[in-house]
Amino acid sequence: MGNEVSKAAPEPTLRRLPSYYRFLTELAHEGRALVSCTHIAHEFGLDPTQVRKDLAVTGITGKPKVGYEVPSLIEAIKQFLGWDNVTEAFLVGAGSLGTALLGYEGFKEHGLNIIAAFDVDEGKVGQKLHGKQVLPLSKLSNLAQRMHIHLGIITTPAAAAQQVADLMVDGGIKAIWNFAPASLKVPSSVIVENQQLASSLAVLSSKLADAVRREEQK
Amino acid sequence: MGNEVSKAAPEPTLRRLPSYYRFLTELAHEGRALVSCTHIAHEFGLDPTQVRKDLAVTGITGKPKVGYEVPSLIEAIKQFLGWDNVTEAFLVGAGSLGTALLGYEGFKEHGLNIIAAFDVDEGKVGQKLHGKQVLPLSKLSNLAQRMHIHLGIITTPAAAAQQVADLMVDGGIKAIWNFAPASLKVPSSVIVENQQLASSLAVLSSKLADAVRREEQK
DNA sequence: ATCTTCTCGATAGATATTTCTCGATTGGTG
DNA sequence: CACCAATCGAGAAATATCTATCGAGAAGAT
Repeated sequence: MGNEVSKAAPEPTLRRLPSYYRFLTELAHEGRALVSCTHIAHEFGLDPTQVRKDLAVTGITGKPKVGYEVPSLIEAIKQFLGWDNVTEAFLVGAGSLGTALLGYEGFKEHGLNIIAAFDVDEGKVGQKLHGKQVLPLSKLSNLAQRMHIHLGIITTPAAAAQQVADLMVDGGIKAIWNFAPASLKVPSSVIVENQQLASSLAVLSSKLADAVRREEQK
Repeated sequence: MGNEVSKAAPEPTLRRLPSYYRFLTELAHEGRALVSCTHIAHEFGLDPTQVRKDLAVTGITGKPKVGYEVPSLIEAIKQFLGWDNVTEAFLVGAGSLGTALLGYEGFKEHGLNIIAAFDVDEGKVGQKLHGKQVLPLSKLSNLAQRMHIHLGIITTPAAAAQQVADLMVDGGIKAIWNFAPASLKVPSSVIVENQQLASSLAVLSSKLADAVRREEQK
């Protein structure tokens, strides 16, 4: 039917781009103007062709023998990931993880601005955490709607996560970044990205267990 | 040459197993004795065959028409991921993220026990965070060696991460769970699992940007 | 000026992962 | 008991992702 505006990039590529981005900003600080795929690939232990393909999704193009212009690449990635204009977000769950996220300066660099936190705990409501107001959860939907907030971050215990997600959906939130170990049920129009610590840990545990096993066999 | 003892499972499978595990423990609490792949798949929006293959890596087998025994599955996943016996870990970087991890009760369930934290900040050293001692970074290598700690967790700022990784390697640590936005250089024998917030955010940002773009087109 | 080397971009090939298809097994139903 | 529906397990097919190959262009060396 309609003509594809921009086909989605493979998810593995999306996951690698931020690392390139960080590395490129470091290079820029060091004053480097050009960089080759080979160089980037070496930094991350990847195949140069892989890196070339990843960068290609941003539309940027390099020159043989010299490579890519660092500043152009940085801009291209930024724009591709939508980090060039700020997304405002609400965070729910002002526990230790929530507080850590509220205080993380790096998000600015990624176009993310958490503008307020919400919690059910009366003791936390009214406080300021890292300069951000903690509001009562009951106000979430209403405020999200009025302020046109599109992104919600859930850092509550698992038991509360679904209820919070429901409130977010009511408030018109379009995407949820979920740190709670729970699988959220939301309408299909709502995007959910789960940040599961346990998944990462599983990969590590499994590799470590393998390594130990191999060690013992020797 | 040698006969493969247990071929490694695909990484995507490893990443899904913890979710199944959590869901299964919930089912167990509700008193369910049996579960089918179809049921699990539906919970996570996956293909039933996918789930079946994932579960197959643990060696467990189900019965037609009835499905799998919930308790056996739980045990099998636990064992497969190495969550059945405790791994002791050191954490470096007693900032807000580090503190959050120190206080996370869920790790017990995953066979992870963070036994101490380290920091360079004199103000933090000597404190107890969630019942865990904060020690000076200078003691890391020595203690890791003496206590045979195999897992290190890095929650420092990016600038300090490489230096900490080096100390961990010196201390004989075999696996590093890295939360700092930095790519660590370690000997190939050392396992590194990067928990990059930015990667997850990139996937989300990109999907959200797409959704907004599609919205605007309508 | 020509050669060499590095690197890009495109295409093809290889590998990994997901999805589909099929026959077999089990439990329930008429 | 014969049939039906649900489910498993195994293998085939489809898709996605990664790696290798090749020709061409650009910079520097001889």
